[in-house]
Amino acid sequence: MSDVFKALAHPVRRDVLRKLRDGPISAGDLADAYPVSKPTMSGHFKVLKDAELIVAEKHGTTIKYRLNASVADEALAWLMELVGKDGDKDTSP
Amino acid sequence: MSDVFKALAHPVRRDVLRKLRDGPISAGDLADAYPVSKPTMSGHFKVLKDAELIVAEKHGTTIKYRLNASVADEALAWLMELVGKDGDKDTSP
DNA sequence: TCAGTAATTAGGAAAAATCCTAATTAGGCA
DNA sequence: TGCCTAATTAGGATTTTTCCTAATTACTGA
Repeated sequence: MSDVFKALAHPVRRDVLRKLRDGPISAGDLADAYPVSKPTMSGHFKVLKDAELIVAEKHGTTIKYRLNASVADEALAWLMELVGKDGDKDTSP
Repeated sequence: MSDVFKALAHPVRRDVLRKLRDGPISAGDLADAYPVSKPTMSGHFKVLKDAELIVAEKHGTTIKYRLNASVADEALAWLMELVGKDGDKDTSP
C-alpha cells in the first residue's frame, strides 16, 4: 500500500495515470508529453509498474502502458474507510 | 495534492490517521503507540499537519490531534475520477 | 547483416525523507 | 519562582528519491 501512495505522490506520475484512463499509450508518446528526459520517464514508469498501477504490453519495438484500476481501487478503499464512506464498488447498477 | 499522497505514503502516518477516525488523541498517546522516538513521531505529525490531514488543538500542556476528513476527501475524489466512479459525497441520504 | 528507432539500464550528483539523541519551549502547580 | 511534564526544534547520519548524460538492449526492415 505504501508503494501505491508513494507512486501517487509525484505530479508527473499522477498525470500519466490520468492520461492512461482513456486507453493504453506508448512509453515514447507518454515521455514526449513531459519536459523531462526519457530515462527519467522510464524511472517513473518503473515506480508505477512496481506499484502495479500500470501494466506493460509489448507491441514489437514499442511498449504500451495501460492503467490497472484494481490497484487504484485498493487505495480508494483505504481512503473510503478513513473518511467513513462504505466501500461500494459501483455507483450505477 | 502531492503533499497529501506523500503523507499517506508512510505506514505509521496512515495508521495514525486511522486511529484518529474515532476522535482526537494527544500527541503523547499517539507517540506511545509506535516503536519510534517521540521526536520522530513529532516529525510525522508535522508532515500530516502540513498536508492538512490533521489539525492540532491545544489543551493546556497537551496537544490533541484530530482528523481533517475534507482533505482526505480530495484525495478520494482524485482516485474516484481516476477509476471512473462518480464522486458522490454520501452513500446514505 | 547492419543501420535506425524505442526503450531501458548504468552511474552519479543533488535534494529530500527517515530516524536518532540532545536541547529547547511552554504550561501547570507547589 | 522553580520544577515537572508534554511536545517540539536542532543537528546530524543514513537511505531514498529525483533527475541527468552515456551506454546498452531489442526489434524492424532495407
